[in-house]
Amino acid sequence: MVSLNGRAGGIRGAERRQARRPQVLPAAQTEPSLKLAELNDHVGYFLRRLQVALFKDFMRTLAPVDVRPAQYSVLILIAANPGRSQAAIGRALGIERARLARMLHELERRKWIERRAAAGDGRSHALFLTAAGDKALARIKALTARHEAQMVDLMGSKRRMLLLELLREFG
Amino acid sequence: MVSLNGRAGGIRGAERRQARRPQVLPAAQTEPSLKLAELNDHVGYFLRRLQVALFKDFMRTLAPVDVRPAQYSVLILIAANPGRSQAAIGRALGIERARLARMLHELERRKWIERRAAAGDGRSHALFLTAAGDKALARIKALTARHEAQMVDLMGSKRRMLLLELLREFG
DNA sequence: TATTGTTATACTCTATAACTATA
DNA sequence: TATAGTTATAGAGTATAACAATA
Repeated sequence: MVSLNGRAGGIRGAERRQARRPQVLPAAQTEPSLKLAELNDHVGYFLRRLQVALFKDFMRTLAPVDVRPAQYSVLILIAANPGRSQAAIGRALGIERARLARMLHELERRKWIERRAAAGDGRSHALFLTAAGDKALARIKALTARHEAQMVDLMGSKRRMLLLELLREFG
Repeated sequence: MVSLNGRAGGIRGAERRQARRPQVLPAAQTEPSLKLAELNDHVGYFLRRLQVALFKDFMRTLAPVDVRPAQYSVLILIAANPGRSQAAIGRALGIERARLARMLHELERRKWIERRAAAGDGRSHALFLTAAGDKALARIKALTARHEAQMVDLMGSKRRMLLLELLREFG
């Protein structure tokens, strides 16, 4: 179960409980609830809050395999586009090449990927998943499926699709 | 003008140009375009891409006053809720108290806020904007209005509202 | 000259722990 | 004991610059 502010029960569950709670406690006890004021009109504010909550759930769910969102996206892209260069992967994901170089070192250390000399261009490395990487990715995908199930739990299947389709237009 | 991948012209502008562009160039020249594969089904992936793009635009637009998103949210909350404690502000925004303490030092150094001993509780500080802080915030708000105008430019007014309303349900 | 990959540095942000002073 | 605020440290992530090898 996922929640935005550490509350259990998801959005709808929390609303239900709040509606049921008698409004007799003094304000100081009920958690005073500050005015968000202008923040209410900023897409970026709510986008950030939700993004942080989702990444936290992702990291919590993927903790058994110790994989973070950026690493996951790199593994998926290498698996789906074998043989591409670091530059290509980095560009596609918006990861800076210096950062990607270090991340690939780490993935290489774990024996999940390998860099081979590229055929045509002596400068670039062709990236591949190893057999171990392929196996690890299967386990990782099982966990990300659980993460997405928790997203459905948090927002409801219909709202999740609506949000996904809306966001995809900008990605 | 804002864009997600450094392209100029916004989403709709880019689409228009792409539709006009003749499809005769070799794939290697056109920017190969990798498969996103499973990433296409993750809300978090697109959420993150958009959030990073929005924050970049925010920082670019607010650069003249050197204010970052988190600082802005703190200033807005202090202005709308004068006299509240650091703990209350931090809880409302999901900012860890250690981090908030340092951020408030910086805002105090710039003479935008002040901490007074709280009335009832000897442990906590009541936060207020100074007159200079109030004046600075007016200028800051003018720049955030420009930022939001750029958001409208990026996504269209209707889509921005739809996204805002959808996200607010989770904030 | 530009690009690919690498290393290094600085800065922001997050997560903790430890500490004080109050409650 | 718990809370409010502070300081310090370690780890990600981001932004740059500089460099060697290659195009």
